[in-house]
Amino acid sequence: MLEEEYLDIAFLKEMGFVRKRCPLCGKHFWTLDEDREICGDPPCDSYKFIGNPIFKKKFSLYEMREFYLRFFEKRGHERVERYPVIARWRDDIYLTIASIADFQPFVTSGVTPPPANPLTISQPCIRMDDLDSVGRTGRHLTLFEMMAHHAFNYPERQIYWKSETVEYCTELLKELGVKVEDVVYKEEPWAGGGNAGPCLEAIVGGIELATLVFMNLVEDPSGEILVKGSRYRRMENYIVDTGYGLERFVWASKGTPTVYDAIFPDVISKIVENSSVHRDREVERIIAESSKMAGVMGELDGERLLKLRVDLSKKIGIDVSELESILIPMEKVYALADHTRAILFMLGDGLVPSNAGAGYLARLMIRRSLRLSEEIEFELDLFDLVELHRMILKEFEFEVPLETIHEILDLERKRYRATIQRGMSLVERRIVRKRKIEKDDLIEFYDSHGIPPEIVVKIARERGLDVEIPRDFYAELANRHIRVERKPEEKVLKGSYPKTEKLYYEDPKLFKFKARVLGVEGDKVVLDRTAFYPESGGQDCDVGFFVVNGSKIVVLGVYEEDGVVYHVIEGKLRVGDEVEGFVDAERRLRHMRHHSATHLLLYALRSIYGSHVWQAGARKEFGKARLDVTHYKKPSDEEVREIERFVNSEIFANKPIGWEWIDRVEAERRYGFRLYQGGVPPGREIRVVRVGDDVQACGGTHCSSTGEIGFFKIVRVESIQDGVIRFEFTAGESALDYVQNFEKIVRDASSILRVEPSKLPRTVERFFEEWKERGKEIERLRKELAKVKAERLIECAEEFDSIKVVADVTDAEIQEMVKVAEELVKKGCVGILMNPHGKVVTFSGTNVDARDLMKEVGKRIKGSGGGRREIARGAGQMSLSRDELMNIVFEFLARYEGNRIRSKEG
RNA sequence: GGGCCGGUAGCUCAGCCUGGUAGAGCGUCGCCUUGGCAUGGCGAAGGCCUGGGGUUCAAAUCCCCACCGGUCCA
Repeated sequence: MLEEEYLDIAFLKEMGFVRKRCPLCGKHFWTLDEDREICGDPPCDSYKFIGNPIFKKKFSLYEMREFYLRFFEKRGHERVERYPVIARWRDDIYLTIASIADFQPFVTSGVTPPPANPLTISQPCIRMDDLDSVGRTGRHLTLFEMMAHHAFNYPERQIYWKSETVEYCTELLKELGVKVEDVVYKEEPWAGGGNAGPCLEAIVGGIELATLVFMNLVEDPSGEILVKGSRYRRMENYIVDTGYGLERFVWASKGTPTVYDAIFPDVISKIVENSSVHRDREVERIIAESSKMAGVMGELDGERLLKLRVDLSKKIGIDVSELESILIPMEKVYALADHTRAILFMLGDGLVPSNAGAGYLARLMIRRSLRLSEEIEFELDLFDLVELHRMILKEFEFEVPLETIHEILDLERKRYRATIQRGMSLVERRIVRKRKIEKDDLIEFYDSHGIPPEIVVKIARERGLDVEIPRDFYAELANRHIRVERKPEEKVLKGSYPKTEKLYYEDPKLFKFKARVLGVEGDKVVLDRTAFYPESGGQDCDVGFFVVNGSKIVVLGVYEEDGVVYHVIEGKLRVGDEVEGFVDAERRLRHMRHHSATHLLLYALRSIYGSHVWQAGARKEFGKARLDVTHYKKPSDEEVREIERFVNSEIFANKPIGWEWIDRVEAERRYGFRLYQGGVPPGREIRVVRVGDDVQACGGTHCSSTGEIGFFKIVRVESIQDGVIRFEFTAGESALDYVQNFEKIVRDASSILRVEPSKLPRTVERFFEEWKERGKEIERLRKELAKVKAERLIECAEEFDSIKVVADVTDAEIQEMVKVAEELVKKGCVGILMNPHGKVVTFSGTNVDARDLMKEVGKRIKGSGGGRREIARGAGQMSLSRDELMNIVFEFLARYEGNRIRSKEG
């Protein structure tokens, strides 16, 4: 279906490119070289450029990037600044994985115009998918820059399409000194992120330098075009989505053994110099060979890695284990250099490490790096490398300063150490108890306790246990994390309606309005316009009532779906009815105060702590509100007071609150992505709310000045997960309610104790101590009492075959009876104690089992019980007299005739 | 967002599977040994067994819920 898409590319025809079919992989490709038979793309061909650069000069990262961007600027493209590596404008991915990710979903779907058209950008991207290949293949990086030029074409306005794109690419390569005959364009359908389209890969010297995607399809289960197993249909707009790997370009220009040597040689040297890794010319030669061989392989999973090692050892003529002892340390050096660069971007762009969510990705990178450092005995801190990367990439701007990154890395190192420490003692205990470590143990240690299997094996070997890491360890692990499909949300409204006019946007203090009923679905009503605020942005919905023809209809809740607001009502309305709406003003005003206060709180936190603080969730209710933010440590009590002072001083300053609709491109240019604390709204224009000095894209209702918030009080601060702090707070009358309620609690408590509130803590502490003391005293007395009781009971004991038999009915707790029984056991007695509630204790200081005696009692009182040989407890539904109990014991003992009953009394 | 593990003395943990008396080591305190110290010996204090509900005659122990912590995966 996509096949013919490649046939109408004018540029290829004009230049005389011929379409051939690779006999090895069966794929089609275009070339000017008439003798060429194979496509040139690994695995069909191998790297030609190592030791033999394919460009006419060497480029640094900076030079190459500038060369590229200028090339496209000269050809009518506008340069666009890079986006953060954390994709905060998207809810489907955490990290920016491609330049086109910057423009999904709203630009690619046509809802929002692009920031420029056509544009060029060099976008740092992070891909964690093939983390295991990083360092090993010589070409994989977790962070790389995708240089790109994009053109967004619409039915009414075409910028350019396939032919121009291929022409640009060819020209660029030509300017870099590549002969056109050496360029191969391979056909390879592309799909990703809900879109698809034909694609040409530009291959030179055996390496894929660029991917030219012509995105013109969108995923649709009922579509007719099948790409890589999913169904697609044509889009109205069509997009040129290219990707040129900056690091690969630099590598190709230098021809070094690996891409790492090309892009951060200083970092590699620094690691090698401060670690136990050995590097010389011979090592470099082997790495170059490994890199070439890895070039023809895809990702290096277990099997393929083994094959690579075996093949390489044959070629070089040393055995595999020796080869590995040379290669593996250098691979770790490369990986560490790569990871610390990714860490710089992650933390620099404001990601806070966490045990859940996006932050986990940062922690994962940091922990891997710490582990690598240990393995190669790297003597410096990760931060030293991050700092070095920062110097190399000086042209970049980061939101978060190096000092904060330093602090975060220190904290993370401490946490990691603690985990490993905890883990090691756990492993040691397991070894002591089980004397072996199995696959399940290894998986549990890693999955539940974060201890890598390598460390477990090391400890086990030190203890003389031989443990192997099973080959399928990570596969097994993956099996235990079976993914759950997210089910699509169901639509509530069946009919289709025009978007509701939202009166609260323009006047948040409009509480009375007239409107017409457009639709009624059960208890849900759609109007043409409304002042009722639907539940959104974490703000609870309004309530109130409608008046229609003089009768009142209660509005219980208000919600929104695709721009259509619907009201849940108690009563009946008909389409066409004219209604008058009345919003519960007190409730709304509370929401508004809480909402404006939320903005101020976030502003305070970003001012005090820095730009790594991002909103991670928010909720505004009638009585309280809460804001979750990313931050790496829990604020101290003093810090919380400082935050309260900050917010309240913003309130006392009575700064204006206002909003305007701004073109989104303009808004982003002016304020940056910090606008999108609460998520990214769709549309060409966005509503920008200014609360004092804070600016955010927000659709909520606000006060008209900060003074209206009145008073702000933090109620609770907790860490809901590592790296995310939750602030619960109140504002305005809710804050007053809170303070008054608090005061009442203190007053009530102190009046019970009859002390002043200020004496409360000391008094409570004293009471608690005394209470515990009394408990102990009672315990002592009970013991004493039990002894006395036991003695008294022995005095009136009866004898069976010289064994003392005791029975008693007494109003005592079961614990007390047990204590007495303990004493009687010591004296070699047998018997039963019972209280009027049917609780029973049987005991035996002989070789007779008290539990058997309990069974006899149980039969008589419809009860049951059990315990130890000496003492059993139980209960039944009736109470017996002392004589009856005595009879039970005698009858019971009588059945033992033949077996001698011996007293155990010493 | 989901899975898994854990919460018992000041600290590190055992006990939980298989319900019936709450334990060890370290630390603290006291006494003994010593010229003094390190140490060694004897002894003591120290527990809402995270909270709530359920099952049971009986729950640290079994079940459910909540809270807190850890960890892996997205």
